[in-house]
Amino acid sequence: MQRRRPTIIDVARKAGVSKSTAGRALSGASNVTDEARERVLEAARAVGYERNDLAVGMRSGRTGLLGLVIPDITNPFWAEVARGAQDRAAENGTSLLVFSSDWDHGREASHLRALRQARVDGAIINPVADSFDDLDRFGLPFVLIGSSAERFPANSSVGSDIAQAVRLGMDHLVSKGHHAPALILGPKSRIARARFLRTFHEHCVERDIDPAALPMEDGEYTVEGGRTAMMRLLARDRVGHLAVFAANDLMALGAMVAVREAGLRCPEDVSILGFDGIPAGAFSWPGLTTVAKPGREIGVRAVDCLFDEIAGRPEHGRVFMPCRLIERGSLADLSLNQPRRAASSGRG
Amino acid sequence: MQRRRPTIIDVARKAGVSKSTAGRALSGASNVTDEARERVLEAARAVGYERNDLAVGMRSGRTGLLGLVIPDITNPFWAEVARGAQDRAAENGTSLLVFSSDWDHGREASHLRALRQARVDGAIINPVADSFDDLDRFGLPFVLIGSSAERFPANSSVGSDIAQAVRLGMDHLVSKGHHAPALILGPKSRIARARFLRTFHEHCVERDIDPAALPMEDGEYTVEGGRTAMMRLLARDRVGHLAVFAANDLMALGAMVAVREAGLRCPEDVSILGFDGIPAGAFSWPGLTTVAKPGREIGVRAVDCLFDEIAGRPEHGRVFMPCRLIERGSLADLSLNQPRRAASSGRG
DNA sequence: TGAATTCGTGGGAACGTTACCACGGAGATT
DNA sequence: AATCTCCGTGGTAACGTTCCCACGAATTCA
Repeated sequence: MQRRRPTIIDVARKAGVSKSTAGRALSGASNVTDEARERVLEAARAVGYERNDLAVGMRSGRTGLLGLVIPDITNPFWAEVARGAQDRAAENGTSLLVFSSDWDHGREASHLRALRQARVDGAIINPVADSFDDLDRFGLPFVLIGSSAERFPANSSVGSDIAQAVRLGMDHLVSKGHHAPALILGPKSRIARARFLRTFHEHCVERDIDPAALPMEDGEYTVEGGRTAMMRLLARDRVGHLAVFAANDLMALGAMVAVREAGLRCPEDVSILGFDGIPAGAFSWPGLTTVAKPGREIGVRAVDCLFDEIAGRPEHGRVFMPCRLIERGSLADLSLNQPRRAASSGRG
Repeated sequence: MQRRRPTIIDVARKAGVSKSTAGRALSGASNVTDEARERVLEAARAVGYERNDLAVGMRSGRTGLLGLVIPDITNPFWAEVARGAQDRAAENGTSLLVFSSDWDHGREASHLRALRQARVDGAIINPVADSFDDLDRFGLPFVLIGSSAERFPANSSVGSDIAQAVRLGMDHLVSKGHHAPALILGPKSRIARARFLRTFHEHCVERDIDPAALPMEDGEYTVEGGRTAMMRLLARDRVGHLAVFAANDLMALGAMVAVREAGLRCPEDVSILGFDGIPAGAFSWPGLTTVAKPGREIGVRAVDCLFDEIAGRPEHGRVFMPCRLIERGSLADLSLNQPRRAASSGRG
């Protein structure tokens, strides 16, 4: 039923040339007569030839496959990254093997092994914290995404420009009259948290704000994590309007839920600033004002870097993509009022 | 620098057996002495052997690769499907090549070609409408996801049970006192729309509702599509509370935005029921009541079906996964009041 | 005009694995 | 005791492509 698929030999026979010439013509090499090339291409079309990537990979060592190992494709930010990477890969005739590690060491290790066995040309990886020994032994070209790049100075990495992002967020908070925002951060173990916090402190110092005096709560990078963190924040003593800078949009949305559950209103009583730029932030009420990471662009650039890495070209080093502020309405504008309590500023 | 990767021959030499025996031991064949197998496995561990999937695929015809072609990995529903598929694939030692077609014929065709060239064992596909000729010529085992299955009676397909989903939605609407809901549907060209509408009509007939009398608007399956459709609905003449059944959560969220922009309230003035179950629906205000498709399970089952299809086992035919209702608060409960106008029922 | 160079072409090897066949020895059957 | 069967093993071919080398013809150079 399923007839044997035509090979390059079938094409060569039909075109009346050797398989070497056929191969050269099909791979676009230069040293072939125009006439011969034309005949080969015509023959290939006639028999319905399609190159066997396995055989190519076998012989040439290039499979045209790239690996992508991210925490969870279900997270909108990572989906954007995957999308950007996939599009760029497709432009260059390569395909993407996608894996979700779920922040699990074992799973990540087994994904990396699968990538090696598939003989991918390289991989884009957001590693699970502390599992760097697996990466040390990876043995293939790779590009990192995210904050763990510091651990691999010899490798390219692409991430968002956290410093610029925090500046953007702080500037916006200050311009709206919020001079002492509280923080909702991720788990202590994560490198991203340390990075965010460090940059935040620097910006505080620049603005003569004492970071030690600011309220701060931890939580998982989830809606529930943000919700409980916000509950703890609300339970603290405070006066007047509360502004919160969350390290992640999901946490920000969870915080918004907590505000509502506490019988308070956002942004009238509590202002919330997120970080990521996930689409869901546009549908919350009020819309979530957030610092958006360019997920798709990160994916695109990561693939570019990976190609360079594979080709052995001078490494890009660390690439930081600029973030942008999306203003939607979860921040009250206190700059017009006395610094006592916000009125109904509503949608920004 | 990069030493040659050890092959099965290196393992065989180290273990003092032929490569045939080594191959049998490593692939878990039965006809090998326990002692020989032990020696081979030990040798493999010692030299750090990792099977070359390319060579395996070359010789055996099995690559351990599956393709997944969906409209857009960025859409949360499809991300769930991809996640389920990827997890199940990994359980069986296979990897997933992921492609987004963006509802574009050309892109889909080129993705299908890439899958053939990669010699994937099979593919899971949600085809772009009307591009069935590409699928006819695909030439590899595949399983369909979604509504276009009717066009391929010979192939397995996995989808959500639209009939059950619409029943669920209608039952809920009726139980809350909404006996004549308006509809927001997708573009006319889509098969999914026809399917939804047909089932909806059947349920109307069962309940002595005249479907022709119900307001109905079209739009793209996006937030903006839902928003404009809702604006058109609101512009129509109507009396009392308006209930809307949207064919897609993004449209439902867009409709919610339109309601707010019109100065009306949800659910007090307008009730909205969605369809998909995307996470963003949990963060809107009010939370979106919706009929949730089991995206992840669909992905899992699709992989199972695909394995059967590849193995040539009796086909599953069409698999319909049950949906479930998620009640969040975008529907007013009119059943307690007179059927005139809703009071403030708030969160259901 | 003879030698050197270039160019297009073809043949063979190689990539790493599994499928297939043949062989020898041990145990079972007649 | 002779034959048959089964099992473990090893050697070889094959999968489809690209790489390498060699060959002849055409072209260029001295």
